[in-house]
Amino acid sequence: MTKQTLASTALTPISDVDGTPLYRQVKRALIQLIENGHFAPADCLPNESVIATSLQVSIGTLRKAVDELVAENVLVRRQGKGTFVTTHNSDRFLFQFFHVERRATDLSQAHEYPDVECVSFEKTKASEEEATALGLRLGAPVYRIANRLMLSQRPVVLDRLCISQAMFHGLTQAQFTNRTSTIYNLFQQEFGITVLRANERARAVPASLDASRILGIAPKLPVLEVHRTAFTFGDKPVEYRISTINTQQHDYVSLLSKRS
Amino acid sequence: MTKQTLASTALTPISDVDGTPLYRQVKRALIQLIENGHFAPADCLPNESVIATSLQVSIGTLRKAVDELVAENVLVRRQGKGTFVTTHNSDRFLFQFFHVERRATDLSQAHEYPDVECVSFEKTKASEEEATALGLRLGAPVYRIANRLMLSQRPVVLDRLCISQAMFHGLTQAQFTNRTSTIYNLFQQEFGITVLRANERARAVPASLDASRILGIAPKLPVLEVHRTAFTFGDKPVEYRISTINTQQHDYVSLLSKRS
DNA sequence: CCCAATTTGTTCGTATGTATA
DNA sequence: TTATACATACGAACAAATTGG
Repeated sequence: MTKQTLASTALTPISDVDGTPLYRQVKRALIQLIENGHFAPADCLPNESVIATSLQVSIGTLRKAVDELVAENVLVRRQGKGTFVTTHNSDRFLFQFFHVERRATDLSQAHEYPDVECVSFEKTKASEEEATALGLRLGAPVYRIANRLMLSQRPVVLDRLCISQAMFHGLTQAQFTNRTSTIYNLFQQEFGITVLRANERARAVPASLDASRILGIAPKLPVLEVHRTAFTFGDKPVEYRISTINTQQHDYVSLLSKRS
Repeated sequence: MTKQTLASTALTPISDVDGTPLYRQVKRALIQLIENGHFAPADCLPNESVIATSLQVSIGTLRKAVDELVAENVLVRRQGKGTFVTTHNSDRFLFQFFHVERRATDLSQAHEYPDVECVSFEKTKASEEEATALGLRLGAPVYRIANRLMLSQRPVVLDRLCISQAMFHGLTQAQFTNRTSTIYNLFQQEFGITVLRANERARAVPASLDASRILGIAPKLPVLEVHRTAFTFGDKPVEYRISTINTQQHDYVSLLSKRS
């Protein structure tokens, strides 16, 4: 098992300055360690008592900090094993954000995996809309990538995503085409960028000529358009994505569920 | 302030039987007390040490149970005041589920309040779709109610909702028309039914003749259709609602945010 | 198969801080 | 100011899951 030795970490005592609760300062410290690469995705953290004594806080305070990080999908706890930095190669994350599901009256095929096909890949300059979403200046260098997602051998979603060239320096179409896992896993594995949350806005629009051709549907057919901005630590925008979805046989499902 | 006296409650010691954690048994006990009406919405619970000693658990265990209930929107804590059963008349809840927002490039009018207008109100029998969603038998007696929501004086959303007559016995159109707060607040105030979570599925469709007339748009214009099932305690379905949204100037926003 | 070591999960209790009325 | 209630912080002991011998 991958264990983090205390020597290799930078677990120094918290310098309690301001009036913020101690457990939040601990949380910040842990986030810093992940951002700085002291802990990488999939790493196992030192055990709780080690971290607590290193940071010179009680174990209860440490646990409260870790509780919040678990709730925010930054860490994962496994009893008997340890506490790990979240990776995005799990099933869960593929469906965490938007989530296209077949309107299945028949079989309970809950999670169908899409086959992805890269339609286009270009280096270009950020449009007004893209620059605003990503917090870049107009015309900043970006990648603009289009993917087609197939469900049950039929095209259902067209993803057009935009990411900063500065943040994803050296990205190639081959990396995109040959990747074995999700896009966000690629971001994490190859660029150390962890997507933690996203904002989404959806609307119904008539399919553009372009989209209708790629999705194999009639032009002007009503399709769902989802605009997503994905964020990493510190609410820094990472990706702006427009998904065009053929909802004739599929639904866009939001996960407000929170089942008790 | 409304304070709950210990005498009026049914806080008896937890009977620890199975192997489930104590704090979850405490949570169940608290939910039971709310479901049974021992604590009503907006009530202030006895203070933590009173509950803890009554249930014969430590204060830490009680707090862990309450933590989860707060996370699930069942309780609200207010430092210095007390712990309260959630009410659904707050701003928050009006926008908790789906959430139509203006595509505002200009003003930051975050939350616009809709003016609601009851379009139709009828007692009828559940369709196949409605019966399935609500867990009723086909043809069970239901209310079918249509509302039109105006934003900035213009019709934007058509809500068609279906609820069981058995669950909402004696509901009148007047109650619906004259209510001062949200529909879920009405459910809670008049029928003691608290909506805790909802599932939603969205798709793009051409506007029906009916919908286009009510929303004042061209027939077959792409509109967003959101199918929602709302649940109360014990995952019991309460309401099935189809919202038809004119997304020419508004977006459907989902709240996966969880900002740190 | 069982045992022992390790790690998180649960439960307990106490003391002090902070917000509210 | 005072009393009350929740919020934070501490620490100890045991339970449960996991792993490796």
